[in-house]
Amino acid sequence: MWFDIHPNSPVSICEQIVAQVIFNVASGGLEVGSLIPSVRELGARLTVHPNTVAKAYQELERMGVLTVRRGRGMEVAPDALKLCQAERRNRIRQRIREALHEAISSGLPRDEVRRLVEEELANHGNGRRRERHQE
Amino acid sequence: MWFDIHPNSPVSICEQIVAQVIFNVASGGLEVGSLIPSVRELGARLTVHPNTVAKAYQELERMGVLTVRRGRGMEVAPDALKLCQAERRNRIRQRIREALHEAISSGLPRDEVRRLVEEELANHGNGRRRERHQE
Amino acid sequence: MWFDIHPNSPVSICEQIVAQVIFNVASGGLEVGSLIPSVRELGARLTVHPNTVAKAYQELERMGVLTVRRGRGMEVAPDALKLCQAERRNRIRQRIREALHEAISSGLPRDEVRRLVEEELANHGNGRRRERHQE
Amino acid sequence: MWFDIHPNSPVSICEQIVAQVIFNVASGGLEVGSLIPSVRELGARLTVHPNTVAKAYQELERMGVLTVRRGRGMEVAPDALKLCQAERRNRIRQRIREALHEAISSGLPRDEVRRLVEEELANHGNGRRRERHQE
DNA sequence: GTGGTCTAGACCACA
DNA sequence: GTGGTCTAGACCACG
Repeated sequence: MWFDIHPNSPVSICEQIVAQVIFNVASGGLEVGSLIPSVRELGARLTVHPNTVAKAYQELERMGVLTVRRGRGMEVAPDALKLCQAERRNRIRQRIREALHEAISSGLPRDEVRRLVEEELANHGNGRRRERHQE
Repeated sequence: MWFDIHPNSPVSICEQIVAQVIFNVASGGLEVGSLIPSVRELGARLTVHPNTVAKAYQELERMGVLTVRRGRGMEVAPDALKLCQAERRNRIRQRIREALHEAISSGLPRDEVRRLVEEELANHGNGRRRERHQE
Repeated sequence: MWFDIHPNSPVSICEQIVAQVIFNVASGGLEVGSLIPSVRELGARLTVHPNTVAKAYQELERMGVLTVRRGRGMEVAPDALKLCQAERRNRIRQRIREALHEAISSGLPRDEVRRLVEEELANHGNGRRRERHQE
Repeated sequence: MWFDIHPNSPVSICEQIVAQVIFNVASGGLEVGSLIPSVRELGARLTVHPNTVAKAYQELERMGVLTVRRGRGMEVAPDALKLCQAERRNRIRQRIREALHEAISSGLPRDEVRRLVEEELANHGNGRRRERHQE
């Protein structure tokens, strides 16, 4: 399980936690049925307020990704893998769609947009960053 | 000059106005030296409070995109074209970079990411009309 | 008669005109009894809205610096010289007082303040700028 | 931490707050890393609307003087001390420069200007308590 | 008419 | 509790 939190990002810490849990489940870093860290533990690890973690967990429970195991904590729900893979795909697609839409509607020439995309795609391909999970 | 405001977007109305003025200047829809709509007029057109427009205009003035013509209004600054084209490029690149970074670091296989990009790039090129960001 | 207007100064154009007329009278650049330029003429010369000039003239009339000569325009009032010399002195003193007060109350060490004052006084002394009027 | 707000000054309340925070940081009255009063608290203390304080804080954040601690408040940024000392110096110098420039270009004899400066400098040094800017 | 500022009060997300 | 944003409406100086 792996987290990368940016406290000053425009996207809230809560949302970042939600997304990263989904991504971790989708990529197998968090297995179905496994207990996830407690609110306090994760809060301490990320130096984030426990309430914020709790809120993220609630959201994930609402989505069906997590389920409460009374007295033990929360675990990844039985059908979370499928769910998270779909959700991950949707989120990524949505983000890409928005970025490209903004790019095109900004008036930037279409081939310029494609060039930027290729550049960034190349940057992310050549070891600029090593990911921890592979599907 | 063309505006497309999404009141329920996570990005604030004020920031949307800022971005769209920049894009309009960059693409020539707003010419250097021309007066831009008054805060009241644009507010009415976008059904947004004039104060919100004023805040956006002030940010644009700080950036050097607009200059005040006391008692007359605000106009596009002399060197705004260059400025806005650079700014537009940076913003678009940043958005694309973030989307791709998130995509890759989510664990989604690299070729899957590329496939999504190609799909969306194609959609935005041919026929398919504008997407709503989110509403 | 000599004017130096800064359109983007925080102090309004109107106030700048008022001050500069006072300074011109005080230093003899504008003689008692002489007609001053018309609102339209000065407005054109300074590329300033005639209304702005008119407002400044009204203020000066209220102060007793200018008097209306019906059908001919406005002229420098009989006792304007004394008035303007006193007013100039007060304004300058006030400005200096405010600047020094701000400097001291900002917590900047007193000798540091004096050093800054000496520096600027020296700069203004050594031909950095040639003034047009001498009393 | 010490504030002195003049509601009827020509310089806006917001700008006064900005300047005084800078001065407080520069003189050590506000320490790096410490939380500053919340917008509501400072607003109440200065009998100013919280929005006005918030606007000042945002400007300070843009300058790099303050940083947001999400959900907790705002604190003095790590490198704010250096920043504010430089900024204070620049502001004071600028004010002094402007006052002296106006004095000289008003046609007031140079030694008269110096006399006024010496007078005020003496006043601010010995005994005489704080002047009201203008009210 | 223009922008600039302020007050007032509301709602939101975050901790 | 914190700041961020928005609406609403007021007043001001300027042109």
